[in-house]
Parts: sequence; C-alpha cells; structure tokens
Amino acid sequence: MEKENELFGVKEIARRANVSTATVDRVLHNRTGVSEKTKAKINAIIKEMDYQPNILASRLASKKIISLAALLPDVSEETDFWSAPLGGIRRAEAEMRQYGVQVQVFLFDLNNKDSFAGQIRLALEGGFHGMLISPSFIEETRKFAAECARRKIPYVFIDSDIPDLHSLSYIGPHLRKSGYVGAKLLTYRLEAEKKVLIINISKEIDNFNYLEIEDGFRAYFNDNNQPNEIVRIDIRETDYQSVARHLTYVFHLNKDIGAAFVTNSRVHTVASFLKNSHRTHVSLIGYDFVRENVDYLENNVIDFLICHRPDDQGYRGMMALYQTLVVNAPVTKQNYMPIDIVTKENYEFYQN
Amino acid sequence: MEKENELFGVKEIARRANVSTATVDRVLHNRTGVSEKTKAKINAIIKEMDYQPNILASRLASKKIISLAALLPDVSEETDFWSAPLGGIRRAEAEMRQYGVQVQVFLFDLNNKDSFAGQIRLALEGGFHGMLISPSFIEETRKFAAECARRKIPYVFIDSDIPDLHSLSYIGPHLRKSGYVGAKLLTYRLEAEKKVLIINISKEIDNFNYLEIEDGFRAYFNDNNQPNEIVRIDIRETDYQSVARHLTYVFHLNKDIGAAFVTNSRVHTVASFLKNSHRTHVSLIGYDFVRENVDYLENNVIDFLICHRPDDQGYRGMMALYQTLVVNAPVTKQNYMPIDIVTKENYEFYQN
DNA sequence: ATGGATTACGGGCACGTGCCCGTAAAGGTA
DNA sequence: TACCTTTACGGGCACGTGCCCGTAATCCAT
Repeated sequence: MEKENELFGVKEIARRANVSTATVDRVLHNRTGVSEKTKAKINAIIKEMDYQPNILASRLASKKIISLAALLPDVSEETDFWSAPLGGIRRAEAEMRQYGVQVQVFLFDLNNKDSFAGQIRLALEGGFHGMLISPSFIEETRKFAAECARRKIPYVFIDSDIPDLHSLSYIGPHLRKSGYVGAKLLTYRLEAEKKVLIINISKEIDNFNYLEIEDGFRAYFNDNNQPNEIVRIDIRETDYQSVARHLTYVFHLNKDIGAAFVTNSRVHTVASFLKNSHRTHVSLIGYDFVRENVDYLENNVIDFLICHRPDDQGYRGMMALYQTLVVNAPVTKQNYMPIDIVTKENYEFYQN
Repeated sequence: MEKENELFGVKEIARRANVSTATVDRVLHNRTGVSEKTKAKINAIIKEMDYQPNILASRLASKKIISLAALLPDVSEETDFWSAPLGGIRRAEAEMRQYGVQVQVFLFDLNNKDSFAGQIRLALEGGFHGMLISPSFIEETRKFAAECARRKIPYVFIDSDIPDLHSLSYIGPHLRKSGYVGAKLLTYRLEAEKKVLIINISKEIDNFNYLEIEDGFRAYFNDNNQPNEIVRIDIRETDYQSVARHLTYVFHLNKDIGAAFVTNSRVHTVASFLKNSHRTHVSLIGYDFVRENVDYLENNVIDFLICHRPDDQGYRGMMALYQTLVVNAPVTKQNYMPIDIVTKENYEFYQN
C-alpha cells in the first residue's frame, strides 16, 4: 500500500525548532527545564502542524500502568441487573488491557449503606487514576466526589446522576423522559375510564430515581390531557408475599385498574402476582432486561420493558475515563442513553 | 502502580526455546526458514504460555498500512438514510487510523446498477485488504463475492444479507422479525373491523428486503389470529405526486383502513399524504430515523419508526474487518441488530 | 576569579515486534 | 578437497515516544 499520510512526530518538531526530541517531550508533558522562549517556539510549531501523538508508541514506551476502579452494586438475589454494566466494564477492560490499562471492580451491597462507604474507602486507598461509580447513596457519593476532586481524580457516574457534582461524565438515562415514555406506552391502548397504577417496590426511602420517573410519567398525563385516574403505591418489602399482599389490597380497593407501571426492574414480582391472581388483562410495563422480566414478556404478562442499555453504560463509562487519561481527548459531560422499548417480538435481538 | 501482569513476549519465548527472536518471529508468521523440529518446539511454548502478541508494538514496527474499502449507496435526494452508516464508518476510521489503518469509501447510485458495478470494479482494483459492502444488487454482489474469495479478501455485508455467500460477517437487521415487530405495534390498539394497508414504495423490482419484511408482517397476523384484512400496494414511483395518486385510489376503494405500514424509509411521503388528506387518525408505521420521518413523528402523523442502528452497522462492519486483519480475532458471522422502536417520546435520545 | 548551585538542553536507551541482512552449517557436485 | 547452493538461524536496526542521565551554559555568592 502507498504511504499516503505520513504523520510527523516529535522528531520533526525537534528538527523544525532546532532542538532535541527530549526538549519537545518536556514541552509536550509540560515539565520544567525549558526556557520560555523555546517553549513558545515549540508550542507554535505543535499548534501549526496540529501534532497528534502516536498513542501506540506512547503506551509502548511508557511503562506506567494506568489503573481504573469501578464501584457497582453486587448482583443481588433479587435481580441480576448489575451484571450487565459489569459485562460492559469487562468488555472495555479487555479492549484497554493491551494499552496498559488495568481495571479493578469494587462491589457493594445495594441494601447496605455502610458497604457502599466501605468500598469507596477501599477504592480511594487504591490510588487509581480514574473512577467509575454508580452513585447509589447520595450523601456518601458527595463525600466521594469531594475526595476525588481534592486528589484530582476524574470520576464518572453511570445509571443515575447527581447533576451538581463535577463528574467527568454522566452516562445513563434521562429518568424523567423515561417515565414519560412509559406513560405513552401504557396509555396507548388504554380505555379512558380505566385507572392506572404506579407501583414502587424498593427498600430505599430516599429514592431519587423513582421520583424522577414518576414525575415524568405524570407529566405525560398532564401534557396529553389523559383522562385516567392514577393510583400509586409504595411497597417497602421486596419479597413476593409482601408485594402480593399490598397489591391484593390495592386491586380490592380499585376494581377498574387497566394498567400498571412499575418504576424499576422488580416488575417481574408484579407480573407473578397478576398471573397468579388471573389479572393478565391488566397492561404491565416496567424496567430492565433481566431474565425474569423477559420470561413474563414472553408469556404476554408484561407488555413492554423499558431499558437504558446498562451494558453499554458500563462500557462507555470506562471508555470515557480511557479517553481522558490515555488519549487525552475531551468527553461529553451529559450522555443520555437511548430509552429502548423491548417487547415480546424484538427482545431476542436486544443488546443490553 | 504495581506491575502486576507482566506479559511475556517473543523474547521470553526465544529464551525458553534457546533460539533468537527472529526465529520465533518466523514461526509466528509462518514464514520459511525454520526446521520442523524447532518450529514444533516453539509452537509448543507459544501454546503453553498462551502468547498474545502486543498489537501496539506490532502495528508500530510494521510500516505496512492496512487499507479497507467501504461500498455504500450515496445519499440521495429522496433520503439521507445512508449518511448514518457512513458516519459509523468514519467513526471507526478515526479510531483505527492511529493503528495504521486507512479507509476509502466508494459511493454508488442506488437507482443505477451500472454505478454499483463500476464502484465494485474500482474498489477491487484498489488492492484493499478488506471490504465492507451494502449488497444492493444481488447478481453484481455475487460476482463481487466470487472475486473477493478468489483473492482471499474478507468482506462484510451490512444492512441486508445474502446468506449463501461466505461473507466474513453480516451486520444488519433480521428483516422478517422486523416486519413482525411492525405488525405488533400496528395492531396493538387497532380495532378488529379495520383494514391494514401495506405500502411498498420503491423503484427496484426485485426487492428482497421488502419481501422479507412483508412476510414477517403477515406472519404476525397468522400467529396471533389477527382478524384485520390486509390490503397491499406497490408504488414504483417515489415522488409525492405519484404516491398521492396511488394512495388516493386505495383509500377510495377501502373506506375502513385503520393503519398503514410502509416497508422502508419513504414513510414520510405517506405521512405527508395522510396529513394533506386529513387522515391522520390512521396509524402509521415505517422505517428509519431520518429527519423527514422524525418531523412527522413529532407531529403525531407517524406513530412509530422502526430502526436498525445504521450508524452502528457501519461502525461494527469496519470493526469486524479490523478484528480479522489487525487483531486476528474471530468474528461472529451473523450479527443481527436490535429492532429499535422510536416514538415521539424517546426519539431525542435515539442513537442511530 | 573561583566554586557551587541552578537552568536548559542533548544523547541515548528502552518498550515489543517486524524484517533485512549476514553467516555458519549442511548438503551437493566436480 | 575445493567450490557452490540451500537451509537454518542470529544480529541488529527501525517504528515513535518516554524518560533517565550527563553536561554545557548561566547565575550568584564569596
């Protein structure tokens, strides 16, 4: 093949500036030991020829390994949702390893704030160059962010955001819009006189995610003058018995519920209840491409699942760190994931 | 950081085999000049320590540029659909350039078979190491594939497949399933006595894609005992006037059409007709995230768009070639894209 | 003016692989 | 045995960058 685009390197810069490559290198990494005059001259040349360092050579020559940490909830007995982001992180790791990047994963218990704080402490002790975190507990995350800022360690959020913190990037859903989409799908064929049930199943009291989703959901009803009455229920226990008990009560009080919206991946528990109580005529929508949910999608109990590509979130999160730390390229701060609609008919091709 | 995983290279192999790195290199690239005995010994060591060559060093040391060709339809006046795959290809190119890979794009006229053949000829003359092609014309593509096979050049198909050819990989939709999804969405809130209209707008006679989609569409009706009558129409001219004329006639003959399904991205032309003739109560579904379609989605004329991530198709197609030619890693042959559902509510986050 | 500290810069090796070139050993022919 | 060809292998440079180390030049205090 023809050598078409012969890219120039430090040697060419050095030649044009009448200095050695070492001096150019000092300027590139803005280290000390260069007079202001030559520094300016070299910088001018770099700018003029739009010098792009050869990452291959750079990573090859530098022996220092870049290490990244990822803090995620462990896969719980209730849902394997978090295995998807982990998969994406592993995928990114495999891709980056040969470029001298190492990844370490810290898993915490989603039902245990202390575990979250503990893993944060461990990760901060590790002296990593960049961090990815799912900010499950807000106050602890604030402390974490403050410490990262102090040490000048870039960090990215995935899955949910804390907008006023200075993360390198947020990669996850626009929750409000996601609830909005849920409302559209739920009402698409719903009769006007039917009621709509919003179900939140979560042990966490201060669930920011949930509030955003419900807010978006209700916004759709407002924006479109949707006539249906909305009933809501919070269920603080996640086991089937508790959920069934609460739902039995709600369905007893409201005879004409035509559709239900579950604000997280525990929609399969509701599906199980609807199936067992012979209420599969109720439209059901919930979140996340996890096996239990897909099973009920397959059996027509769940109508739609909404997903935000958790695998991709993990992958992109790590790649954002790679971009900053290795390639030294800018990264977009807000990175909203698509709001995917999964049905019985298209789930087999869905890429989580 | 600690040097944790010290990977071994050719030097280590050479040391263990009591040969020079040059000999190991000869074995690795199975070149001549090595006795069977030492070859076997070296291969054993390579296998034993699961040697992974350092791609950085490899690409840095080898000056030979790998060049790839991409053959796509040009962006036409009717639709800018093909700008999306092109974008993905450019994205891949930017990522691969620093690893010594070059990409050249050949654009042909989708309405002109000769142009297709001509660009194929040009590309084959270029002496590329790998090819990506949208197999728009079947017979010409067969010749192309045969020639590639003769020269041992790997090629990938995107957007539509010719399954019996030995492409390195197919990256695109499962068209039958895609039509199936369309039928689901179209009938989701359709009343039983309403008719359904399938519209194919295309100058091409032998449109394989279209047949697959319609087949899947009808399969859904069969599988679910959907009572609605299906009416179909082929329109061979793509301009608005012709389409409007045909549609006026069809709607005149069939008073009770409740939903229309357009098998390609020209759904915006139908949308325009429905709007102009005050028939926006008709549910409308079609293909592809192009600007005109999104406008009608925004205005509630189009209910759903089905998309297959054309940008990603281009990106992945190029990456499949990169994987084979540079990384020397295996690639999956069938690579069905997700069947994405785009609505007014989620389109702003869609990533083409 | 002399010595020591500081500044500003160049030389050159290393990273792991590709590959050219040189050469000892083996084999063949007269 | 002398000479030539073929086979089998090693030496060593190159790729572009990072970075250690050495040193000439300058500055400052005595």
